[in-house]
Amino acid sequence: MKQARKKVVEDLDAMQLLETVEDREIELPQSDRSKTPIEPYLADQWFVAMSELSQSAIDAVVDGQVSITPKRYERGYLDWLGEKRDWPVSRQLWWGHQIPVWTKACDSEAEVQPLIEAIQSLPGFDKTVAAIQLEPCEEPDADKRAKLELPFASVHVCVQSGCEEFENALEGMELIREEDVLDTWFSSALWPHSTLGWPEQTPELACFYPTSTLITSRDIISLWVARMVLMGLNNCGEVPFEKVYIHPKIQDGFGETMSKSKGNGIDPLDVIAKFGADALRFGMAHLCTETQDVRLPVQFECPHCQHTFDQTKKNRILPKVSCPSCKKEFSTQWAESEEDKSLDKGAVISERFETARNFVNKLWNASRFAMLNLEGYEASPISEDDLTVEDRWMLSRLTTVSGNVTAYLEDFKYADATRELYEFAWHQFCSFYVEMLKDRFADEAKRPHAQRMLAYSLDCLLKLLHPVMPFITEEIWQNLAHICPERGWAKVETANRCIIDAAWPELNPAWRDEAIENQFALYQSALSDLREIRNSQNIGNKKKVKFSIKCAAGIGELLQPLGIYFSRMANAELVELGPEAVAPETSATRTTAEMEIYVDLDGLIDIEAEVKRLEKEKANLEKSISSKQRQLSNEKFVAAKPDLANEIRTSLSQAENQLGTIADSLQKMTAKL
RNA sequence: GGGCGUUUAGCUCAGUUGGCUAGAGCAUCUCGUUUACACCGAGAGGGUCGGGGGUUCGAGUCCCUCAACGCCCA
Repeated sequence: MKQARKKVVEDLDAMQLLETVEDREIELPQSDRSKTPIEPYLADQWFVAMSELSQSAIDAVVDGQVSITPKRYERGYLDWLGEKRDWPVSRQLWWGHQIPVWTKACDSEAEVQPLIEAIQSLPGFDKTVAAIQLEPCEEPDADKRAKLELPFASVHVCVQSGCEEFENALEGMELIREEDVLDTWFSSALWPHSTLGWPEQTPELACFYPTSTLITSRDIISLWVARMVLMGLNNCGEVPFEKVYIHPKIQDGFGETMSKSKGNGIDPLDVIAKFGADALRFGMAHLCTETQDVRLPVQFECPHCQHTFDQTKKNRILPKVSCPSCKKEFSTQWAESEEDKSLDKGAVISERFETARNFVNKLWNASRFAMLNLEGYEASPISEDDLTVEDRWMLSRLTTVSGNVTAYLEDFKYADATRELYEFAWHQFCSFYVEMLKDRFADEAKRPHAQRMLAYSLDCLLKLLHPVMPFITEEIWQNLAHICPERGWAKVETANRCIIDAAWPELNPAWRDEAIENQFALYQSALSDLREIRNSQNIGNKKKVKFSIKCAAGIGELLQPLGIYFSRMANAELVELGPEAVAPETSATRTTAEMEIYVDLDGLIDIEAEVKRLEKEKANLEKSISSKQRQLSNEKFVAAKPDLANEIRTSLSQAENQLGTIADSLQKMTAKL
């Protein structure tokens, strides 16, 4: 081709048609494998007529037989099919389905009809076995045809697969099979039914066709999804799947699509080796939002010292890289020379899977703790009256979370499902419920009840997590079965041997209790204030503190049953609770909408720190108050949204009360400076 | 050129029908190893929500416009 180019220029020059030769930058596509320019080549091609086929696939989506999620991708699908362009299916490759067309050229009109008749009279000929097409030559002038060695016409016979005798007979008549193979997407379009044995009517085809959901990438919606739909309708009379979910595409840290040729890809096996298969799966699900692109910055991991460092556009194409930390060299996927290949290979990983790995580890440890404390477990139902506040809270949370997660998974909202589970498992189940159970385990009388509730809630959590982290949940589940094969609180049931067989949790909506969740939130906010005081006053955890909560009588009653847990969670003793509570002489003060918290700091207090903290809190409250006042002074707002205005009015008066308390404390503190 | 999408904390991302002081993970800083977990616990700091304009009592959210980036199609 290079020589041909020169020759063309020479010929043009010889014919005095060449004006000038100059360098130009052009876009020249190159073959990924051979790294040589891709040259256009004119050749006869087979096309599939698309008018009816396209329409059938359009109708399938418009009628709702096939739904596409997210919905915005429907438009591209419909627009593309709407053009109804015929489909060029010939490919000049060695691999693929060879096009089942046999051809013979006829030099004159007289040869055509006898040939067709001879084919039709072959044994076994039938319209379901073969279709004949006559292709007249485009050149009408016989002399020119002769000069160009073109035939008068060609007779093509397309043969049904499996008719070998007929094929042999055609070849006996000097018909020659087309050497080209079908477009890879033509073959791929057959996948939903051909893998199940089609065209045979197999039991597998009857059972699994059509399937429920196809999950794929947006760049092959027209190439593959549309083709599967129309091919399925044509070959089987039914759509191949009811739902299509288009997932986001992962790009590298520079916003570029990952690809082999760029060298910015990531090998899932490397991720699994470093973080585990569950971390990979959970991490991927966590990335799977409604957007269409997700960035995943990647790092090299030095095989010598395990140091990780960012992959750059420069180093990602090198056959060997030297570690910036230990200075030793390691090989990459590009290593070709024996010398490079003999170096240890550096893995390409992403730190973004660390969160998931840590979470898997957290679940493992929490489960280990649970199993250590389930020794002597005996299954038995628990009366609803015996449930504690924290039990009811956990049941309410489990009900809410399992409902949400179920809905998320059904809507393909994998990121929402994993986020909810992460937050619940880590910051509610582990940080609160399990912590509170520790006190109950220490009390022989409360222990059996606590064990039953723990076994039940862990059971439920594992099932919810199983789709996004299948391996560890299965491992924990089967270990748990040795200790507590029967689980449940309202009703005791024998657990399935494997979690993969276990039924998806369906909790009674009646266990959802907003009042209990609000009650628990009061405890949590008091607790976080206590901890904040500890930190800002620089009081070590080992030092026990006493504190009081001043609040309305009703709030006090709600907090009372949880009061004992301040000791375990913040090493703090609640000495007074209710409207009568008063601030000790030397104390740190925090306020929430519902309560005032006073931590007795006699001999411990850092006045400057407390003043600083109170001033900051005062400023925040003032900002909040003025914003609320601004809203309430807006007559149009109050008229338009009276309910919302009332809410703001309530929170304004709470904020004003808080401000009063803070201002008093600040005055006292400042006096001591 | 047409279409789809993105732009929110140092990084990667959430943010429902417009409404209380815009959230999370990682990173940073402080403190902490009381036996589930340092791949941990407690806390803190950090954001003129890409620029400009508009609608509205009120805009990260709705509309227009400009810019940058990504992908598909031509």
